[in-house]
Amino acid sequence: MKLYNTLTGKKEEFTTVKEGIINMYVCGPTVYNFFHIGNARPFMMFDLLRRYFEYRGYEVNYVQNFTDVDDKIINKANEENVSSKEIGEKYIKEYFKDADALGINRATKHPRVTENIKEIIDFIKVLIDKGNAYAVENGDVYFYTRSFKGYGKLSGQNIDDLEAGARVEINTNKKHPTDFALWKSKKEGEPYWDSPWGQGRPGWHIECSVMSTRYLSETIDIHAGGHDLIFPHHENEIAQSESYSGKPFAKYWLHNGYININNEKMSKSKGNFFTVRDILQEYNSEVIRFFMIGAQYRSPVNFSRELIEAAANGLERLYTAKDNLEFLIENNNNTMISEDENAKLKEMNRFKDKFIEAMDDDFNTADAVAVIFELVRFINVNTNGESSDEFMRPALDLLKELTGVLGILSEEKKMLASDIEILIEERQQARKDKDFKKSDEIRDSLISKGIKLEDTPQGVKWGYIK
RNA sequence: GGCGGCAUAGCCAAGUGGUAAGGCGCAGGUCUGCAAAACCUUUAUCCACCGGUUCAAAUCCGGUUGCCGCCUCCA
Repeated sequence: MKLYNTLTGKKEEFTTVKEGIINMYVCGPTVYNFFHIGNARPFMMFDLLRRYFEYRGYEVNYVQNFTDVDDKIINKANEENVSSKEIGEKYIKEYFKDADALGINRATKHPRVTENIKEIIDFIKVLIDKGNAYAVENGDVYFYTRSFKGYGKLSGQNIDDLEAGARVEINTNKKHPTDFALWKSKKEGEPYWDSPWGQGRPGWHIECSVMSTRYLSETIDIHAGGHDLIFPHHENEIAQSESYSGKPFAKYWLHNGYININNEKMSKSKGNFFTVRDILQEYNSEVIRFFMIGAQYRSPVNFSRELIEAAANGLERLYTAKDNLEFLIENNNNTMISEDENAKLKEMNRFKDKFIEAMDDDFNTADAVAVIFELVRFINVNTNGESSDEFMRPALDLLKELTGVLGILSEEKKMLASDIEILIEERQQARKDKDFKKSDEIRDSLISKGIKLEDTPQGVKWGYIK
């Protein structure tokens, strides 16, 4: 398997630190609001990558944190006149509600900053002892970026250029403009904890270094997150962690592209965002998933109603193929597999090979989806009322297997209500009697109830209108 | 100013040296009582532009243009 590694700027052959085990850390949300579709991309795509690893037989330890101490949370808490703790608790619950609805699996561990204060303080102590960090008079502690000679290796930034281009006002407490806070001294109206440097709270970057080390290991296999986290967040994590342990922090750095609105980054600060909560009011979660996997995770994608509609139509084609095949199997009475079918069955294996080849190439879900469409055409062309059970069942299994890896086509048909079954029978009688006016009326009335009918050589097939 | 990314049909999107996958949409056809679904056919002589390397380039090199992102909280 090959993965594009931001650290080297190349697609690299993927190898794990420990045989068969993958330690993977994904930067999670700051919990002060509902998350938007752009935030959802890394959560969904990296969860999918995890599932694919599992499909390929790896054991995956997957950690995704919650940042529950932060300026934005504090502001929100002050606005609403509640504690930051309450805000954090609330939006962690809301996160799970949306993530569950999107079919994103729970991580192995979802640690919170507030559960790691002691560990953070201990980590900072080590950095100070090693000369990589320093405390200043007011109780702030900064990381000394000059002390880490690899600083800039992830983002390709040069520390001197950064200094020259620094847009922030020079903080006179800091030795160097790129130095960043590990610990922030207490301010009025903010949550705080006791520390050797006085009361205060952790800075943003330190949490991921600490939790990654605590819940996974000093050198992890994969660290992932949005493209915008490369600098400074991930650069700073590397500086902290590698100074701390003297070992490489993460072997592979994966960054997803943005979801844009009219080619511009969707972001909370710009206000051009759609929350997952709102989109789910209108579209099925698998439609959103299908939209996401339609592009390779690193490429930027636009989000719009037209594109979601197109995704919904494409997904519909896959569901129809599955429904049709299940219908044929249910109404099948041919158990003898033919010679031709035997040959076709062998031919069918190539779809699985192609699927894996696509996914192994830097997790190319767009190509993998194309393979599924090819499989669907193959199934549509090669199955009919004469097909045997022994041919159709493996075909259905393969379709379910591949779509299952991507988390789509998981919805099963429900049973029909008996009054509707009666209507369908009445319509069949009307058709026999050539009373097409009546049969069309019944069909129309069912459509208004969200049920569509198809007349096939094997009898009437029904389905829900998306 | 520093660093980085992108540009493929009406739309979305694969494709990193061998002559343009797949999907949505559109049109025509087969099937059907009519539909629906499915299938068949059609939809890029060409991959932003210019130049170069090569027997051969969307793919490599140089340049130009346009768009986007990071350098400040941000997936």
